[in-house]
Amino acid sequence: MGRSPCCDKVNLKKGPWTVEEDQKLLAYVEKHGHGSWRALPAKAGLQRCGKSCRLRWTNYLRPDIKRGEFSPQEEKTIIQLHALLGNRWSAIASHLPKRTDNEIKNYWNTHLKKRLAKVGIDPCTLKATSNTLSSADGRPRSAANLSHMAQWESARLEAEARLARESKLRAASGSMNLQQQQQQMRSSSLGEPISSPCLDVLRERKNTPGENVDLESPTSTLSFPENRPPTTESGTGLVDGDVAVAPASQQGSENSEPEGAEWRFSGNDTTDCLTGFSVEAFDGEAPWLSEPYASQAGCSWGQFGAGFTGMLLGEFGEQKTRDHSRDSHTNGHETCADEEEEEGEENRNYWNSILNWVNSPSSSSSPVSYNPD
DNA sequence: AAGCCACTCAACCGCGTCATC
DNA sequence: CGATGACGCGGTTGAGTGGCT
Repeated sequence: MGRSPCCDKVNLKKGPWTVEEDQKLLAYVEKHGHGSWRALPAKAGLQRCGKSCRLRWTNYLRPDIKRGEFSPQEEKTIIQLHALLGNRWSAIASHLPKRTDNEIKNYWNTHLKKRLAKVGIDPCTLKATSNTLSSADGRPRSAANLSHMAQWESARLEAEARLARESKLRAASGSMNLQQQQQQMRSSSLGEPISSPCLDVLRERKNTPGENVDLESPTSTLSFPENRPPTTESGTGLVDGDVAVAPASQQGSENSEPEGAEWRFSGNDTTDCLTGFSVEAFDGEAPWLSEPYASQAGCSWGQFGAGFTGMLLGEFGEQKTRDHSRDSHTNGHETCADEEEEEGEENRNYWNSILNWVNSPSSSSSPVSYNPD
């Protein structure tokens, strides 16, 4: 329905972007904002389709992108969120504010998935596919107990996005017409500072000491400094106004829970602000979208929403020092077998710790239990 | 030095969804 | 209310690159 003809049109360039094209796109977006992606290429003097421009911008040229190796914390975040959300890369990326969905997707497919498989974990279910892994208490691995968490988090993400849009609309309604408001929503959903110094991206790259500036690279591969100020406040990627939301069924999703159903938190972890919080059946507006419920839960409005994700991303036990699979081959005295065994052991410990966390009673005995009436 | 192979990741493709007419 | 346009998302592709023989 309504598919755009895109690059099938004649005279539209495809393939790697040149530096000149990057500069044109950056200059245009900095000056005018992207506006309609469809119309942008002509206005910016680019022989590209709008789709290609949008992709280049969102995945590469945006100034608020962090590039380079993923940190252990980021890896954990990806693994945990993937266990909950599956291949919803944009949702996962929303928790890693300086990473793009494309980058995360690539990293998962080329690194994390393989490493999981290598140590005997099914990347999709986080179940052990062999006896390579065992939990501390010997309980069988199961991803089933993630289902409620997944439902919960999924619904929360949807409501997050919706509320963000609505609040922006409300804030802007005084001074903008609808078209302008929508435009702003689109821009803000990309996290793009309209008036940001986009061209500095290229300049910074050029001026970075020690950077191998190869602007002639056929793919116009630019790397950006990693120390830009974050656009959101925490490592979770959650921002002020984060909220907890209803079960997916009550957000109008495809899930069909019985009406009047009740979600109840049953976790015992007192560090989690969701603990002991009970959401009763409701009519009309979802009550958990209102601040009193956050108060009832004994936490601030910001904490309230961030609680679950915070639990996901912040309460994880031991820190993995680093994935040594990429940098462990430095000791020439060790035999390959020794190295592999050591590496395998570290990997097993790493994944064991993740699975232990995922399946531990305090975290995964579902912060939300479902009581259909 | 040359050929082969595996890996990475930027970019493309096609579909779904939403807004507008 | 259906048709159309535009955008976003996830899956896939293929050029570039480095390691090995």
